[in-house]
Amino acid sequence: MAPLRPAAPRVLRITDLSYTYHGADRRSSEGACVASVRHEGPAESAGPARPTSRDVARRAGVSQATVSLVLRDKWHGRVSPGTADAVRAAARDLGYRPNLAARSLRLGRTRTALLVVPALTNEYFARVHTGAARVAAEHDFGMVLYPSPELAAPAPDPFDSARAALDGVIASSMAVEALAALRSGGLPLVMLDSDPEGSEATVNLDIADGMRRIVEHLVGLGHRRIAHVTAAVDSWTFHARARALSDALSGTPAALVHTERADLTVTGGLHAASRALSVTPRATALVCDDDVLAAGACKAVRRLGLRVPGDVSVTGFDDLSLATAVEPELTTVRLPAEEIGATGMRALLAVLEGRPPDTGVLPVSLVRRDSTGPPAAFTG
Amino acid sequence: MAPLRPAAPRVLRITDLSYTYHGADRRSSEGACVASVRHEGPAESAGPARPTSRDVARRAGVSQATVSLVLRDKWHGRVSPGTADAVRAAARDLGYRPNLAARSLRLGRTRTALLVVPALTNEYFARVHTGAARVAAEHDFGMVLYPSPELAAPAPDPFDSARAALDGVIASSMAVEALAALRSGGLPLVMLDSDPEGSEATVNLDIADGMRRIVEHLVGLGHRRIAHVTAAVDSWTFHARARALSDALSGTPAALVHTERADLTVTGGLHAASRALSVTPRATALVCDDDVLAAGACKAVRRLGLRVPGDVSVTGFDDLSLATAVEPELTTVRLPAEEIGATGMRALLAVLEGRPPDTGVLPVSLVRRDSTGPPAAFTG
DNA sequence: CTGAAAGCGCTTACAG
DNA sequence: CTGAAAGCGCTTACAG
Repeated sequence: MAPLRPAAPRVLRITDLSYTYHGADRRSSEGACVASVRHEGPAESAGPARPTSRDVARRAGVSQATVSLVLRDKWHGRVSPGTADAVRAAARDLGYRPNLAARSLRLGRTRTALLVVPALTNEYFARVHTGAARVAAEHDFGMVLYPSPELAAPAPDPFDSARAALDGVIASSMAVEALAALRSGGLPLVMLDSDPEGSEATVNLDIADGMRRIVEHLVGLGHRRIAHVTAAVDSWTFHARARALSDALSGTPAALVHTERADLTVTGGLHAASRALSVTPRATALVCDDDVLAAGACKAVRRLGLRVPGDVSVTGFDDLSLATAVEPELTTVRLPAEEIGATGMRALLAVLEGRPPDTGVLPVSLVRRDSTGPPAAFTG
Repeated sequence: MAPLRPAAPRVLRITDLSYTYHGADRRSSEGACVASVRHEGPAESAGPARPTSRDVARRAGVSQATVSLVLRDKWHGRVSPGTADAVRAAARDLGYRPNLAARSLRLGRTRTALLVVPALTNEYFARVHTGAARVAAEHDFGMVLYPSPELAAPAPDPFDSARAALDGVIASSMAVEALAALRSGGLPLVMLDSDPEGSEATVNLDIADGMRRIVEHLVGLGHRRIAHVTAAVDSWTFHARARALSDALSGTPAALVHTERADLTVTGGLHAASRALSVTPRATALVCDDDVLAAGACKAVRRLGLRVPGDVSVTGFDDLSLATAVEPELTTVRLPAEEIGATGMRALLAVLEGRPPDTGVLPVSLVRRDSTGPPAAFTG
């Protein structure tokens, strides 16, 4: 690890640190010391303790219950408008924020959902998060993210790690072995892009249709020998891609001539594609499980002195921004990532309200770009 | 929005839904109904209520306080080993998990930190998260992520959105206007890659040194006319990059001949680089604020019928996986993303414990690849 | 229209 | 070695 160049340490203001301390031995300080200081004068605003609804009540001259009623907007017909205004003014003056731990404890729910994704390094999951968080916000829900460090790692425990109190969980594209840990949480669970047999509520992408469209496209261009670069990741979505590809090829004049597993990185794609292209007779098209693998595959083609798509066509999956960052731009399957996140959050809300979740399969589309073309020998 | 193809809705098991209900009117059900059922027999295991420490105590035949002592591992010398074993067995049998909201309320802290990042779409932040979460886990801290939806959006309120109770906040590369919202939370705050004047505790990257190395490299290759493709993002790190570039160029034979602002996307980089290259006399090297911009810049060069690096050299910043996904692979500055995350979390832990945080500046390094070379006309 | 009280589930001094 | 009790800050029936 590189050495740290020290900079002059900064002194923290006591107000910044105070939050830390007031919990440690709150019992003594709160009851005996701080509370009394607070009553004695200006220490109130400079004091270390975070204001509670009691403080707001005291300042507004009302009971603590009235503060709660007003701030939760349940005061109409129960508290006079003048009193309500006084409470809001006091809360504003003190910078009051309700203690969410206390609220959660009282209510038994938190209006917070956890999104579990295999890794943050993929733009796809960032988009899933965006869609889910948008719907969550529309329903006054918070959204917390747990990146399960490694798909291959021993089953993680998101309920220990993301310590937030949670109402429910959305998990996307998890490894098979991670599912048990998720289920053990006992929370309502919605799975995205996962085995529909394995879970109560699932929102999926039409992976099979995506592969079918790729095959149609390649076969239509004249390709007859196709190799598959699969992601060496043990999750349903990649198993589904492999199955869908071989299903889609049956009944066409084209054949799957080789399959090669790859680490889900550019380098992984490069190595796997190199191996796949060393098989003779050589495939004229490489179907890759992911845009990242496709980017690596394109590099492999060039390192062999061949061209994309002149000698070898390459297809991706996902339509990440990477697909248009490389040249040639990738022909790929666009996954509606934001939409699956949004639909997943809606399904979770339904489960939480006791309604049947609107699970289903979201359509995908083929994006034709420049990494595919007719095979060199093809005269059709 | 594309239509949803409906799938057969699945019926959820009651045990999955139960968690939802037990909070809504827990008072009546818990006190009157469920608790009594629980005592009457097998309803205990099938019952909807999540077990509490009281349930564990009842099963183990001890007081509720003893359960807490044992499970928090504070029982040595206070509880007999046999009793401790009985408590652990009972907890296991019931699948007991402590209610974190209650624990947080009681302790006044949560051992949870919030990481605020401008966007999830960037691999850099994923790596920062990885580093921070690793250190957090080593100290039995949880880590929760809040992607501030848009750098340019009205100041977000992470404390409303990430509803978890939090002990502190780490914020990376935030827009200037987002800082006020962060500070208003009143929580201990560590800033990463941010203005050291603007915050109490800051961990930074040696951005200036990175730019200096790029300039040395380019000037050494013979470049004399350099253009800068800046990210149109109002955050300290990009202001720092601009300042560092012009500082580094002064005193060299090279000049900054043009600056062009770009949206932080491949397309943004492409457009900005096109504009920059239309200025005459043309720059022989494009210094880009980010690898994503550099990828776009390379495309722009080729669209003008020029080659990288033969006619125009291009440099990036960050060393994302994108840097080696494109061809030619990018010469760029590698930022120790995981390390800044880890150092930031260590600084936050220090603040929380009242120690002076180990803030500082982390070194960066230049990675020479294939997107830079001597300028065409150079005969040095 | 307003207040006093109960209780969510936990942790920890304190008393035995 | 073990238990009874207080209290974290909040929400919501309930009584006036």
